[in-house]
Amino acid sequence: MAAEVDDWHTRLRARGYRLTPQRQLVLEAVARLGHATPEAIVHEVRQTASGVNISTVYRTLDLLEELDLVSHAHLSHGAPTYHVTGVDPHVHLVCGACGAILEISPERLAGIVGELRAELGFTVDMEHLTLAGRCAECTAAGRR
Amino acid sequence: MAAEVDDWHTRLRARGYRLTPQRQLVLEAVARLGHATPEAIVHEVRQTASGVNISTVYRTLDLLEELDLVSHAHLSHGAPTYHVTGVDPHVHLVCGACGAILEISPERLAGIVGELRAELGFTVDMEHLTLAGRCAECTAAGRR
DNA sequence: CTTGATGCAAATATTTTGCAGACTC
DNA sequence: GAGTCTGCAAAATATTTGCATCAAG
Repeated sequence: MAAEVDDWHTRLRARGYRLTPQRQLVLEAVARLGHATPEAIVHEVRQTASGVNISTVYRTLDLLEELDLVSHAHLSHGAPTYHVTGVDPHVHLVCGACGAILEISPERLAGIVGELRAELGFTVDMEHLTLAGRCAECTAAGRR
Repeated sequence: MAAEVDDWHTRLRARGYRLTPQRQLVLEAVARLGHATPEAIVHEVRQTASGVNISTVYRTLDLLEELDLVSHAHLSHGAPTYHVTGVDPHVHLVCGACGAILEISPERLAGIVGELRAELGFTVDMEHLTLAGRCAECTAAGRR
């Protein structure tokens, strides 16, 4: 863990960026929350540092994403949710009728993902992937 | 085609909804444009009927989606794009670096989609599906 | 004529930006 | 000290809603 921390501090500086309390807090909040919207993240961060502004959170999430430390996915129609890249990777199945969220292993998509890379050179971003649809219950109930 | 038209007019009325010029124009605009944002749709509709309001377009798209006449997908971070359901079905591959959009046949995902239905009862909405990632060129160039 | 639909304006929700002062290195 | 970051306020973007009026059936 210490090595990883050093690593991102180093990469940050290597690009001319600075290490600030806000950046550390945002990354920690994302790690702690698992999946969270910018709104939820700023709320979590404010538990520790009440003055942090939402615009700083947006700017920081962009930065952390650029450094590949966090990724985002669109689980609902509203705000995106951010998560730490590479930790417990999974693909989301979101039910558009009841909002239920299931998770599956990215490996289940390895076949098609590999084909697309081999044939088209296209690399699918698994961290970003969300499959919308209907869960078993809502399918059975005929919900739309 | 005539039969299809009758069909949606009938289904509309069966639910207590009314057939209005705006609703017909929006559906025609979506069909004509292929993929379009609400903004682009209202622009297209106004070529014929200049007074149509954007809020009517939003309300109409929701309605047409409820009737399964149109679907939407999120190709970029901004506004969603609407298309006519079932016409030339395809899945989008969107490059997050350069914005390129490729299309593949939904059948290429038939395997995993079938598994998810069989095992979890989850029905993937192929019309909504977008695979984000990096196109061949951007992957080669190491773009993020 | 009854009730749903539309246009308009205002309210929401989300994200971005300009800028002066604060802080990292 | 130089130059990056942050907080704040305002702007920009995307979507929704209340309501008076209009129009489909």
